[in-house]
Amino acid sequence: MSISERQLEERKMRQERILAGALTVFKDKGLEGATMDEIANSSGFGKATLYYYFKSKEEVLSAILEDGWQNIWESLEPVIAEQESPRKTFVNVLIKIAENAQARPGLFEFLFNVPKAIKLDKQPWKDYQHRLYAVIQGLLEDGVKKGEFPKVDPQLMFKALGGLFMGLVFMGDRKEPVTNKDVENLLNELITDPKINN
Amino acid sequence: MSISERQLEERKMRQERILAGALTVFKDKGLEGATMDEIANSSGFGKATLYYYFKSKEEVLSAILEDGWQNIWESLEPVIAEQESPRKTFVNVLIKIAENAQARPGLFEFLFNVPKAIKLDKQPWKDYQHRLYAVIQGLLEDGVKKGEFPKVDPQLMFKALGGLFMGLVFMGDRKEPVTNKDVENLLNELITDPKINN
DNA sequence: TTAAATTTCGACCTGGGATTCGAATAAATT
DNA sequence: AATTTATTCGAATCCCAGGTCGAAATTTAA
Repeated sequence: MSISERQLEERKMRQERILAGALTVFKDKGLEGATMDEIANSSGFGKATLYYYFKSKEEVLSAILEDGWQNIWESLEPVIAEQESPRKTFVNVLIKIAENAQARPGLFEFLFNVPKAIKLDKQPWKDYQHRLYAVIQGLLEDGVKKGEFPKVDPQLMFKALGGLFMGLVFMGDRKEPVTNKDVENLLNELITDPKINN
Repeated sequence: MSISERQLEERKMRQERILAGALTVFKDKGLEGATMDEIANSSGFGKATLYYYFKSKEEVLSAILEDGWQNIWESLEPVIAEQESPRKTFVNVLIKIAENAQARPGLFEFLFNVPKAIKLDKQPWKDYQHRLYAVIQGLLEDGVKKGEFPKVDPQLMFKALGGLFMGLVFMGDRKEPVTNKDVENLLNELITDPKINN
């Protein structure tokens, strides 16, 4: 007989513990500043044990990223599924992301920014990233078509709003996270809805 | 007699050559992925020579950043100096930055993003950065006061527009850089000017 | 032309951190 | 209880990339 269900679960929990510890160290010391010893300490295992669960330091990093993106995506799917107007859905997506960001502070900044700084061999999470971007892109296009957004090249709009949102969630030193209301207000005040603003 | 003027200039040129090579490698391989050997090759010197001109790898990085920020700042000063309306000045500042970004592709993304990823001992360029942010912050505050921007918490606005601009210039895979007209249009269409819009 | 100063660089050196080893402990299976 | 399997970890290895050395080449100064 092979490993039991419970064993598998426990294994996964240990892996998650390691990833949590690793994230802390990565955020604190930077990707290369972080040593496996520190990660070991911070997650409560011996260094060699890390290698029982992960093949390498890089694989630890990869696991954090893939895990994180998968979570984002899964939390987003229902929001995307419900059939609202593009603009409404767009706002909801942003709000949902903001929620995620609040729930696990620091993780999302990490997810969005880190990959740029480093070359990994395999980057399966990029798939989620692309999927997310494609959805947003699509919402913007539809929204512009339906006159819910100003008539701007959606490609440009995407870059602008993408940046805007990133700034909203990640920039500056504000301690308190951006609230859902913030996102909603800002978007409604800033990017006027042509329909409403006749 | 000590070193001649010409010698000093040549020295500086060599330093710049090294910095240019280093930037290439940094962008390509990441901060830690980049080795001094590669930088040496890419700039056409022997490794040891790098250490004749710079004390350490970190100092090379620092030099790139300080140099870059100083250039941005100096190109910005005249724009800031001329007394236009806050909104106008704001747009001009963005456009000027976009110009810079086009002139030396990749450098500016580097300047804005890299520092987050790493801890340096001395970061004199942060002074320029803060100054720039302070100016923008001020423009937004004045602009909101004068009714040239929607009435939104300037702090929030700052984050949003800061992000927006970053997104505009850096996000996505678009090959062609954002043009000045892009910036102007987008801003005018997106962030409605309350004065005009009624 | 000679001496001094500047610049260049290949060949080490070295420290630190990733990875591996092998043995010990704990848990599951018979 | 004995045996097999899963888990843990300290210590040892190994490798790489930053940094140094000292000698050579080149340029400037006399």
